[in-house]
Amino acid sequence: MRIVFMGTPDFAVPSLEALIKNGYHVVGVFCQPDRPKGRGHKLAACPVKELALEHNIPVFQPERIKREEGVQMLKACQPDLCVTAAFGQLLSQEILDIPPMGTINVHSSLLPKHRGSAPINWSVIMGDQVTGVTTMFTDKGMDTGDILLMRETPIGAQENAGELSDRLAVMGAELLIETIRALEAGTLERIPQDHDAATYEPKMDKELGRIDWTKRAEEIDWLVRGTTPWPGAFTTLAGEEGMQTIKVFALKIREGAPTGMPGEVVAADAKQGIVVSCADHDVEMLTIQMPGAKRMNAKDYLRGHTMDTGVCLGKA
RNA sequence: CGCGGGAUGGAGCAGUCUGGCAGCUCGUCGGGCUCAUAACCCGAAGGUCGGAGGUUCAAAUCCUCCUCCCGCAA
Repeated sequence: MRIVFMGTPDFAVPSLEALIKNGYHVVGVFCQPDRPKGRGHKLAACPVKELALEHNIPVFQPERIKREEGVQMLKACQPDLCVTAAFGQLLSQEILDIPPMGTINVHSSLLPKHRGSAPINWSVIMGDQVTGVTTMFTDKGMDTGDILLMRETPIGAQENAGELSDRLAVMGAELLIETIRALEAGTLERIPQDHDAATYEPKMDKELGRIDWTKRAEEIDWLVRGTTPWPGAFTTLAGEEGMQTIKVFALKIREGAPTGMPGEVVAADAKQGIVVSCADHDVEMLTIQMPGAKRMNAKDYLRGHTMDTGVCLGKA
């Protein structure tokens, strides 16, 4: 069976690895074109491309797979089956019609919940207790195809989106292999999605990480964990040298009622850490990052810096 | 060549402009005080100042190159 794999970021890597390790014949890998990335705007290969090159699998990076160029590339691979995992491009019906066995997608949520490109982030941000991975036959819509297999996992109380993504990527890879085996055995059932129960959320955006201190501590914690490590949660601090952005990577909710106004810094010293009030509790910022500095414990930051108490975060 | 900040005992920083004893807040170890303590007092250990070269009587500090980290932007 000739398989073409389509995926781009870290999440897709275990799936491609699993196909290779289980002896499936991956005849081609499609991923997003190299983009100028990072400091210096150097062109960087995505994780999937790097893995494919290690295994001498041909890599295709069409700007738009839907265009003639991409269609020709895929046809030339003569795939029996296509597998996608966080590819980053929508597939057209013309593309979907190429592999005779169809196109299977690994999606990192329990469909039909959290359709869209950032299901892992959103499941944490919305405070879900349980999430999981789903394999499905891809159709023309956005994560609307028939469900094949599904596996659940609880979201840890301290777990952030990055950690959850790593776990789901491995689970997704295992589920993908199960799905293909069932497909080969002819035991696979297609379960249409309940479209009325579907939810869809947009892709991650930097502004989404802005902390609203008038919200409840729990909601703020979800936001912090759901946006870590990217795009990251942040708040702002008005200082003499203008507005500083403080990125927040981990919070601890304190017992009891808030001791200040929402956003107010009620304590900032090396003993207590940086403590901020929100709607229903005080929260301690455990891990922060100031502009130009590296990520560090808030208490460590305060050994070499000072922060005034009484100031209000997030205010212009 | 996108713009910018940074690297100094274990942690976080000051010192660099204007070259001249390695400093601060902590941590660690030892001792003391205390009913007790994450509190307080006394003492100690711990540094190739990111790397290489250069200038100088003298370099963390000035010049050149290199490595690594981070913010913006993507």
